[in-house]
Amino acid sequence: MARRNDHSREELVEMTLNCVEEYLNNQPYHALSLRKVAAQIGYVPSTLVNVFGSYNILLLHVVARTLDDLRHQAQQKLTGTSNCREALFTLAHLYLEFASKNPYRWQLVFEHSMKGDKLPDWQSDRIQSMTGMLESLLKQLSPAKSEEEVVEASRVLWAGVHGITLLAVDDKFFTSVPVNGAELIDNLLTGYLKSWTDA
Amino acid sequence: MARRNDHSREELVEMTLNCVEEYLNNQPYHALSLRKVAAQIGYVPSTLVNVFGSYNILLLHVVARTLDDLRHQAQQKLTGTSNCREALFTLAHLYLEFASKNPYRWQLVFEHSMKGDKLPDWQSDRIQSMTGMLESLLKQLSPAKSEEEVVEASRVLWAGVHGITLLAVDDKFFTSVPVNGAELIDNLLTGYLKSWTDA
DNA sequence: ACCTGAACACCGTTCAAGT
DNA sequence: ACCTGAACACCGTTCAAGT
Repeated sequence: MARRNDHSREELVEMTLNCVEEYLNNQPYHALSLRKVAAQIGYVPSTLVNVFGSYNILLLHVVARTLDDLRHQAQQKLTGTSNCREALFTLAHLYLEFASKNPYRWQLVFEHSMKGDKLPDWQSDRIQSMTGMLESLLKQLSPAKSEEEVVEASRVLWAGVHGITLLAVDDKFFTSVPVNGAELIDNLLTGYLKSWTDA
Repeated sequence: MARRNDHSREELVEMTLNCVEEYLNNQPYHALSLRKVAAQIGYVPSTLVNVFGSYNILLLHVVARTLDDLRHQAQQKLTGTSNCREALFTLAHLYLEFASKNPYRWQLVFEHSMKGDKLPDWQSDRIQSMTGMLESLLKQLSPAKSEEEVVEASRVLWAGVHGITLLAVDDKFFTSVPVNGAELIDNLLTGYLKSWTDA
């Protein structure tokens, strides 16, 4: 059993989060437990509670890193793109692709719940920065629209892409033939954006 | 402790499902457990395992009843509606309303997972019958479209409405101002259907 | 002061022992 | 034959006892 001086607090955090992320590459988070993580990194459960506050907060940090990862990929993909419409499609497809490649980390993001406790600011800020990206693209696409219209459209699109992603990744369409999520996304964006830019 | 002759198997099933549904009126399903349900109806956990097969299958029956409930409400609302477009709006709003009124039963429907086991036929049939309703309405709205186009559009719309519902009910938009889900649904349907009927 | 082993109050499932 | 009490192998959290 590792002792206090073996690793600094920062090292412990890093080891833990890496361990969970690695685990989530192969197993859903339902199958994970605080005790398993602790055992994996050679510590005792109470150590992790001591470091993170609770198992739930530990998971919230994993969620945060996942969102950082996605945002980072989004920013990389968008640099150099000047066509707004194209950027929206790219973004939506990245969303689906990211979720498909990391299904278990993704499920954690949206099934994790604060169970009544308030979401920490450092987490809501992360989400704001992502929806902001979407709003700014829509605004550029139709500069005449009001702020309110932009916000509403961005929510509709996000929810739509999110819904397609969720149902495709979790296979909740319950269809016999597998669903082509990318095609559905193109269909949604094409259809919705047509009336967005026309009006 | 109740004994075998106190209730028939059918009565046990009924008592159990009613008990869970009542519980889900006030508490999320994460807070529920097989042991609590058993205690509530005056039986021992192993009795319920014996009756249902497992806790997970017990929950699947609750999911089934929730879907039946929703379909029943949908059929009631749609009788007498001859306008397809209106029917689609009605259906979408019912979806949101149902989820808002029964958030915990709703969460159970979409967070419940078979964990690798195949979904029983009696469950996939239930879902087919609901998506079928949507497809038939879209078909009537644009009879010239191919079967494939109808299926695709119905999936896009379902995913969109589902996404809005999920994010609104779970409050996952993470906005300071509360989201008006009904408005977003109108926005989505209006925008998407415009290009669906125009083309 | 800081960390953690052991205890606590749970959980779903199993299956031998009872009727 | 059918049902279930008791046991099993877990779970997250607490906190007194140790360093």
